Amino acid sequence: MLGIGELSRATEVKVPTIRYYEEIGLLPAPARTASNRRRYPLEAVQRLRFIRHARELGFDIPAIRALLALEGDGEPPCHRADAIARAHLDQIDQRIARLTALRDEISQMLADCDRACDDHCRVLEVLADHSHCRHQEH
Amino acid sequence: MLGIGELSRATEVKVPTIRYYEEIGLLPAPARTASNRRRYPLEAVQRLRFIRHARELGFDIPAIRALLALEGDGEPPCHRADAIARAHLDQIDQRIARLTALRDEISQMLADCDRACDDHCRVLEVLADHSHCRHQEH
DNA sequence: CTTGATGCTCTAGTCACTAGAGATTGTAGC
DNA sequence: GCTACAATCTCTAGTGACTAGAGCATCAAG
Repeated sequence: MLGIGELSRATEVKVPTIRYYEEIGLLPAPARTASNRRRYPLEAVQRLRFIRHARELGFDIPAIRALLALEGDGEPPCHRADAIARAHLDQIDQRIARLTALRDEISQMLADCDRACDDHCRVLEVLADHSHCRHQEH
Repeated sequence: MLGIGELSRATEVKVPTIRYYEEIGLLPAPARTASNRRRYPLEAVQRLRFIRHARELGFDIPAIRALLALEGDGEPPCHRADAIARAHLDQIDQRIARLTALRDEISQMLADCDRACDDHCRVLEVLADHSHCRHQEH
């Protein structure tokens, strides 16, 4: 059995975050000692590591809830876990594409600025007028 | 002069967002009509477009505040604007690198899952154990 | 037996909005 | 002038995923 601080060190999840996960029902409320302190079984380490790792991978909490629900429901969970992860992958690809477009635009803006700096500031100008740039849609 | 709705349509910034920008001092409080409605001068369109575009590029509000402060302070603003944009570019590069690493990991996880699905679910396993994966650090 | 670390609950703050209530005002058609 | 109804006003509260802090109780070590 572990105290919340030990669990925190074992999983690298901060103590208030553990309590927060309990509050939103992501982590089951553990037993308490006579003095009202949380005592976690060893399995809590696994579950919390799972949550932490999924969060690091950018899964949001509803998605993690769905993944956790797949464990121990009898059916082979692979297909549904796969679908959740695949949807997440699509989102990440979109975010990378968007960020790459922004990167190019800002980098272009800075290059323009180097050439035009003496005259007038390109950075402010480009930011002021959307039509100066190559990126489309939010 | 424009009403808030017209300003909203001209800039594609939603009405409550315009009021929010006023509240946090990003957009100066405009004159009011006798019946207390906001009347914006035409310059507000420029300023709000600037803000919107910078937000789309991922600048946060303190950064935008800094950029706006550069306008009209007499000094050639290029160098400071350049520094702000350049720092921002670094951040974007880091975000792209992180997302790309996550993408690769999830994609690898899914590929493993395809091969091992009949035995046991790789997706859940990889998520449960950080050591299964290639990505390092948060 | 005291000290300092750890734990508890509770409230409020973060960021950049978004949503909604409930009231008033402006505009168009009749 | 009357009636809809769209636009606007202020105000409060909610979002996601925590984080920070107050103020108290309890535990382990010296």
